[in-house]
Amino acid sequence: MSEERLPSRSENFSEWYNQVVLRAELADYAPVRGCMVARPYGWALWENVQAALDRRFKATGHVNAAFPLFIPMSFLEKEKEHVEGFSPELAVVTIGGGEQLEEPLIIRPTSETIIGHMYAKWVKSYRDLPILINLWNSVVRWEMRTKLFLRTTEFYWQEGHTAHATPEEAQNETIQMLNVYADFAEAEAGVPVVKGRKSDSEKFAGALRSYTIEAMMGDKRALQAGTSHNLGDNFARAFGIRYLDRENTLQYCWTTSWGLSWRFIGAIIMVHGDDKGLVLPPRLAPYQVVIVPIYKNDDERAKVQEVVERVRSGLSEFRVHTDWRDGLTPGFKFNDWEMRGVPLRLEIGPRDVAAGTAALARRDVPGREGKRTVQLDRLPTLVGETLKDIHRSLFEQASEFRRANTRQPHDYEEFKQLVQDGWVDAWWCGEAACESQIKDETKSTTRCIPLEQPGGSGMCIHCGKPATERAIFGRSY
RNA sequence: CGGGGUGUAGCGCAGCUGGAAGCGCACCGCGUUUGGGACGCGGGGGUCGGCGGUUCAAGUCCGCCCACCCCGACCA
Repeated sequence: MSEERLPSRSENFSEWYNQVVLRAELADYAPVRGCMVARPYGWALWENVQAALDRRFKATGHVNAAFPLFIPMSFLEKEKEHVEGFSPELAVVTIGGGEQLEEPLIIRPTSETIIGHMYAKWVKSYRDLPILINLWNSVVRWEMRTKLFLRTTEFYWQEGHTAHATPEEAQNETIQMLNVYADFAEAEAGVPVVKGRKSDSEKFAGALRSYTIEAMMGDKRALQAGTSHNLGDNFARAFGIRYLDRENTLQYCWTTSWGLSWRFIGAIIMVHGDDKGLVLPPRLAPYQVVIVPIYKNDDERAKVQEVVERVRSGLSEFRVHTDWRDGLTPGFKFNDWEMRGVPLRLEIGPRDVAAGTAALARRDVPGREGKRTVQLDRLPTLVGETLKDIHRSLFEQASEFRRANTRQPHDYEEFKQLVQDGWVDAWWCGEAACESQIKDETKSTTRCIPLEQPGGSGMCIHCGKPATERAIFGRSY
């Protein structure tokens, strides 16, 4: 609960973020380095993220399964780039049941290797393909610097793992799931994203190609909000995932993996939140409507309660919560629910009981400005319409913010300046050395090479070499 | 891992030159309140991060260790 004002987003964005997470009771620091507890309100939000994604996974033919938390160390070592990428951040178990283990077990930082082992066992024939499995689990990566939701030592996510007969199928799957993520982000969370390909230095350890959805946060930094990887035949060769094709020839499979973590909750907070706290997108909000009853005595309370119950039953298709907490003033509750980002608030007191009305306040228009008096019988349709309108408005605001802060510099001098405070969209040669120089000089990196390209060609913004693609550059989380 | 900072009640902090552990908020009880962050009275709550040292006496001085936070190099 909040007793003081939040730091404003403009004065200290990072501290504003931490305070919103804590005060909205989404999460709290755990007594383990870099780890956090997802509190019920935060977990409810994650469950809604899960449900929205899971629906889409099922609709595209995927099924869920569970794989072990532990992975033999030797598995990781089978794919060269993979082990190089992950070994600095592994948690390793060396003792079990009081005995030194013969082979250390790592706690999964991701499951490609153990998936590879099992798929090799399961796939014999082209008839076994494709395999389309998704895992809802948590993984551990020993990060240097952590931040609630955005980068925690253990994090919850989903990881999809598929195996296909042809490289074309694998590529189609990779793009299909990127599209699923983008659709989820925009249609459910109201978070506009750019779909793009990662540069070689930013791609997943062991992948042929990585794709990402990138979102702009309220401080104009970029957040990788979901990734989809075409793993080529790298893991199939490392683990021997092979099948007999129709001509009875042994072939390697082509695999993909794709993941989205609770980091996405961080994106929701940083894209929509304001100086009063969290602003949740209606389709994912744990509570879409909160009712604050107002009364001075038992008699009033009884009358108000009767109306509240009637209103509730009329709103049964929405997620509604009534705040009956005793000993708190309505004013306190208004601020409290604004902190927690509930899209719509209904205030029902004696005056409303007499007049057959309620006060309806929308969160995306904070304070008294977003409040109006409405007739009770209009509520069911009005609530539905207003929630839709809030979603549309949040998405539009975020899109406009991103548009206004994505610039196209004419030369590298301008680039260096612009990239400090927003995204830059520029021709880029695609070479790693060039990218790394830009990073050293500006602290910004290529976020992605957008799938949507204008066509034509130009000169690399940094080195001046011929370039056929434009890239998004920015500072990132 | 480098730089900086902080560890005293659940949270935020004060505690001077070493001499009986405090304040605000939160929490509990009672009463008055309640349409934008209420108030009064009463109450509970502490291995002062840990270990060692100096001293008649350590929250305070010294040493070592640990944890966490912030800023940089890796990442979803």
